[in-house]
Amino acid sequence: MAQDPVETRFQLKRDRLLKAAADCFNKKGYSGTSLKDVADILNLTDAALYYYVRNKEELVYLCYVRAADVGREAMDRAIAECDTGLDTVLRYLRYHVEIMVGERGPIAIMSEVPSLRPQHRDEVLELSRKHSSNFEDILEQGISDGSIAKCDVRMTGNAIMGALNWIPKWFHGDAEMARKIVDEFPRILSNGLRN
Amino acid sequence: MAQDPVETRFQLKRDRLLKAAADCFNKKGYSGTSLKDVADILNLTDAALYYYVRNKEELVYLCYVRAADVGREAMDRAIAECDTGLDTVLRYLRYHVEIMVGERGPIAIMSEVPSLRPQHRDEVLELSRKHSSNFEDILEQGISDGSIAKCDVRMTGNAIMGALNWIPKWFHGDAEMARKIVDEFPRILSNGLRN
DNA sequence: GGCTTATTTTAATCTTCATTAGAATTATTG
DNA sequence: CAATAATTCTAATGAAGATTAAAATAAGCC
Repeated sequence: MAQDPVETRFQLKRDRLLKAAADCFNKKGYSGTSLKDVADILNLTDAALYYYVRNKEELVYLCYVRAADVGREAMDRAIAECDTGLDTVLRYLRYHVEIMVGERGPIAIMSEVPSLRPQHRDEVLELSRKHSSNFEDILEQGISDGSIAKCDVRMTGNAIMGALNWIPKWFHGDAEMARKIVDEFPRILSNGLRN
Repeated sequence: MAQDPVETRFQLKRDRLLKAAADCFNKKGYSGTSLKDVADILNLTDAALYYYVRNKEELVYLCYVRAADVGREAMDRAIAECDTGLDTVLRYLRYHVEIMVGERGPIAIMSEVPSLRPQHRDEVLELSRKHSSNFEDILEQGISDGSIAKCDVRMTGNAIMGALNWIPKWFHGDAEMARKIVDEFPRILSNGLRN
């Protein structure tokens, strides 16, 4: 039977590595996870990981780039499919949450950006800044088109992103809970608490 | 002039140590901050910190206990002063945010709970679990008294706590911004985005 | 001023992992 | 099957930084 070309097999394995690492970082904290912990999940020795990444710093960096990709992808899809600002926000949230709690997850919480090497740190920060900025643009658009109530888009963006970014802290792969998150998060943030 | 008793002077200095540590952890990440970094802020050597804490693990632990205290205090005050569930939630949020961005801050983000020693970890997790549970009770109460719309209190609690816990990630001591957070956060979470 | 306690420093030491080099194994391809 | 490339392992090495012990300084007290 035909095998995958070497190139993609490498990519696939590396992606599994990144997911294993993200899972460890989220569950055990950064300082609490050694390369051996990550390697154990993949049934490899710690040394074998160096075939896929240059060093631990790069492993973290790649986890964060992956996290940023996921966010961007969710946002792009939402923008392409929706008209009003509110709809876009809600669908973006839904997509982003779906990815985080689904097959593509877990996504690493960006807790250790400051300890990346300067070049990687700047790159990740730039991705993150751009994402926030895009999100604020959507909020602005919603205010313009009347779908979203007047608000400080900076603060609102920070609040919503915080709620989103915190999910991996308390969600650990329960399908029932995953459904609830996807259902409730957009609703809560759209309607607020008030009756 | 009369000096403070030794006991309290020690407490005060240790509290300054905890704040310095929290600041470092939030800004540089856990793995990115050495004891020397913390000591530098206090104009001490790293070794001197061992006069105040048994080791780095205990330093982190105490930061987290302090964070839990702050949350509990804000909640207790809110409960004592408010009638409806909604009012209690909003005032709690306000108090908690005020403390985080004010003199008592910064408060350490709980990113490294899993790497605490089992006893400390369990204790911190228990505090955190209890706080969440209390918050959910307030939400339930709000639903009962009609001030809060029906919702999944678990998810809603997680969402709001996430937004709150994430604040130290992006707020770094700007007074103008501090005011905005205190003003906007309760409003956003109370009314939602919808116009 | 001397005595005692509190605080901080200096100068090692010790540990934990990340990292590397090179050998061994497994897969792929002609 | 032979040859080459792709993966993984074993066994050191190394470095950062936490920790310790003992000495030095500073503060409070009789």
